[in-house]
Amino acid sequence: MASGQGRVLELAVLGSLHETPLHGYELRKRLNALLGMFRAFSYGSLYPCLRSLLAQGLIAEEQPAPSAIVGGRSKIVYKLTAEGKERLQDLLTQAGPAAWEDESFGVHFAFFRHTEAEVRLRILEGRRSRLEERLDSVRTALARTRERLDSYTLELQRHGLESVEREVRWLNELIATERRASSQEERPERDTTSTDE
Amino acid sequence: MASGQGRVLELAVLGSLHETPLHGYELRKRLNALLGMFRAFSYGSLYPCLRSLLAQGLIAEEQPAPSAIVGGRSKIVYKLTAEGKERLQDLLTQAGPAAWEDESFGVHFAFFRHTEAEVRLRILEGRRSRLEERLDSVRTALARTRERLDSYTLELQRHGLESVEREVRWLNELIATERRASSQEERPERDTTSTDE
DNA sequence: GCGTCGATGTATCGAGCCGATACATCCCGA
DNA sequence: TCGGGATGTATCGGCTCGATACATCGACGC
Repeated sequence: MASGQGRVLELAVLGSLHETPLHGYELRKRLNALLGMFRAFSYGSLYPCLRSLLAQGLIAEEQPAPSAIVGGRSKIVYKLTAEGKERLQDLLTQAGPAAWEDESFGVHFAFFRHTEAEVRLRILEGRRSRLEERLDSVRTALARTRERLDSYTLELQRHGLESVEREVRWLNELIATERRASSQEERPERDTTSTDE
Repeated sequence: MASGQGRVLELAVLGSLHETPLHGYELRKRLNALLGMFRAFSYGSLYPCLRSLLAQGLIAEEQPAPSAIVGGRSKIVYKLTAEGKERLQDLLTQAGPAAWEDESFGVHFAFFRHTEAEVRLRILEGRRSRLEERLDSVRTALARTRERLDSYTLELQRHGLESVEREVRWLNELIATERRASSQEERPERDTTSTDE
C-alpha cells in the first residue's frame, strides 16, 4: 500500500535521467527548473530515492572517462539502466488515478513526450474530473453553510474557485488539441502545412 | 526546529474552533469546505493534532448539555480554551516566513479577520516576494538551459509561469486595497459612502 | 602564498503529514 | 429485516521536507 502516491519522485528522477546522466546536485537543479513552479525537490527525499533506485538496479553509477578523472570533485553520476528504462515506460503508461493528483500530474505531464496519445488523454481527462470533483464538493459544502462568511474568506473562495476553473479550461484546451491531433493522425489526408515539430 | 512549517494544521484547527465548538468529523468537513481548494485535510493528521492540542491545554472537551445526551451518537466536541485563544492570536500575529509558503498562506489568509492590518500586509507582501523569487529562479534556470524543450514541457512552463504571475497580480490588488483601507482609517475624512461592510 | 567566500557536492535526522484502513453506530428505504 | 451510506473515532506505515553538517573547488584580493 501507499505505493501509488509517493512514487512520483521516482518517476521524476527516472525521467530526468533518461535524457542524460546526472549527479544528485545537478539533478535537483534540473527538477527545480522543470517543475519548481509546482513543487520543490529537496535533498531529504532525493538522495534516499537515488539510493533506492540504485538498489533496485534501475539506475547505475557511471564511472567517468579515465582521462577526465584528474581535476574532478568527487561526484556520483547516475545513469539509467535498461531495467530503468522499462520501469519508466511502465510508470508512464500504467499511470493510475494517482497521476491526477496535484503533486503527480505535473511530473507526468513533463514526460508526455514519452507516452502514447491514449495515455495522455487518460491522464488529462482524469485530472480534469479530479478538479471538477473538488469544485463540486467545495461548492456544495459552501452552499450548505448558512453562516455568513467574512470578506477575506469570501475572497479566498472566489480566488480558489477561479484558479481551479481556469485549470479546468486549460485542460479542456489540451484535451481538444490532443483529440484533434490523434484523429488527424488516423486519417492523414496530406493536408500538409501541419506538424511543424 | 521544524516548528515553523508543520504547525499550519494547528492554526487551522484553532481558528475553526474559535467560531464554534466542533468534533473531529465535522471539523474536517469545515476545513475541507473552507480550504479544500488548496489542500486536503485528513484524519491521519487531524486526530493526532487534536490530541496534541488537548494535551497542551489549548482545547478542551465540552460536555453536552445533560438533557441532550439521550439519542446522541458518541462524539467528542472540542472547544477553545482561554490559552487556546491566546495561542491563536500569537500564531496569527507572529506569522513568520513560514506563512508565505504554499500550504500555509491559505490558512493564514482564511483567518485574516482576526489580525491587524499591519500583520496582513506583512503576510501578503511576504507571499508575493516568495512567488517572485520562484518566478526568478525558474526563469533564470530555464534561460540557462540550452537544450531544446519539447512542446509539452514548454506548455507546462508557460502554464506554470502564467499561474504564478496571476497569483502575484492578485496579491498586488489585495495589497493595494489593504493600503488604501489603512490609510483611510488613519485619516477618516468622513468621505462616507465607503465601508459598506 | 594565504584567507575566505560562494558555489558545488553528498548525506542524514527529526518531525509532520497523508492515504488507507479498521471499527462501530445511526438512519432510511426496499 | 437487511443492507448501504453517512456519521464518528482512531491508528499505522511510509513518504517527504527543511535544516543542517561536512567537505572541496575556484576565484578574488592582498
